[in-house]
Amino acid sequence: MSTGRLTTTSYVVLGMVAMRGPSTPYELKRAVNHSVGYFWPFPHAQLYSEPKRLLEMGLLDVHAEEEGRRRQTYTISPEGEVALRSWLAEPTVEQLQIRDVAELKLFFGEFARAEDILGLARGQIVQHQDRIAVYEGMQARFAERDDIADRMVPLRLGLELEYAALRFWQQLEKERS
Amino acid sequence: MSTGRLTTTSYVVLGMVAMRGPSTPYELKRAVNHSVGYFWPFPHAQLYSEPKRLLEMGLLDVHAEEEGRRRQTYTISPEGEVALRSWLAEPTVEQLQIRDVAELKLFFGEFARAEDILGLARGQIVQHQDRIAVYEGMQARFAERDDIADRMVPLRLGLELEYAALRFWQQLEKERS
DNA sequence: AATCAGACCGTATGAAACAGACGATGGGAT
DNA sequence: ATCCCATCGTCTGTTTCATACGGTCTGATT
Repeated sequence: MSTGRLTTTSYVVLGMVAMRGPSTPYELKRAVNHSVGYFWPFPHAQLYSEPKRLLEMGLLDVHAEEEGRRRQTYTISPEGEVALRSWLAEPTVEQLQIRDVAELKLFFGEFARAEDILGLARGQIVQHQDRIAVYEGMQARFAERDDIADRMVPLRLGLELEYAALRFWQQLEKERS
Repeated sequence: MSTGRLTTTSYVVLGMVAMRGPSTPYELKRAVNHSVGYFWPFPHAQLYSEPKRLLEMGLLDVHAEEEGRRRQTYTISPEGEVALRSWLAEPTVEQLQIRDVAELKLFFGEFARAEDILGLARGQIVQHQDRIAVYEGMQARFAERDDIADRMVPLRLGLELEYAALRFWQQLEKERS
């Protein structure tokens, strides 16, 4: 029970544990990959440090394995559920945030050669296609699972944004060639 | 002339100074707002510290004002131009990165009430509409300026992504109500 | 002229995020 | 037994981050 601010990453951990039930950091790491990690990326080391913090704040409980690897299994505490729910309920003020060095390079486009821009576009197209494939795979895999339909919603948004980006780069390539 | 890694933010500063010519941190701050800051956000304090680093590396030059506020005017050095150009030319490996707490909350949707989700959607719609208005304003303002057409390219991408996000939230609201 | 409010501009600070190397553990195959 | 490779966890120094704070200027009012 100590002080400390809850960051968005804190809520990711909290939410993940709430959603999955008892989890070890490594399990969280696997669960985060190819899902929530796509629209809230952070280094995996934080899945070991952050639960410790949340534990001190009384938002998570631990159960440590006795044998083998030292392994902490976390569960959400009642206080943790309250914190999570109130965060979910409060209005979101943060804007969608995009970071893309490809766009940056384009911004300084007058310093780049046309062929460099073209190369850029081709690379981006491949990357977006890859990600779309992953997204669509997930979508297809869970298509009939009505019980997790809500969790598929953000995936749909991610997918829409990927499509938009892909179309953009393809269009750009067409214009320039 | 010291060591140190160049981060993406370094290149933003470098690129901005190259593009604008002699600039003070505050001018950079204003220039970054509502433009490059939309797809590479960072705190303004870095516009004071980063140029110092770049100066030590010999990529920028300074000219300090003698009177009034202590104010540093930076220009790009020949070495800086080389660094910038070579960065622009090298292939981009970084993925487009999205961070959106609204999406996050949706992901943990089963813990939220339907009306909260609806409220979320409405809030997001307003925010995206605002940003679209800003983008479109910029676009309109510079529509006839062929000389900076390249710099408008990333703006177009930003706009496309905003449209996609807006459509998504509107669709979601329709489904849920 | 003196005061004052509010914008403008720059700095400081501690906490959090970051990348990624490193170390330790497990469990088969030979 | 041993070796290899995937699995799992920790550690490190640096960078980023948000935000509070302190100065500085302008110009309107008295």
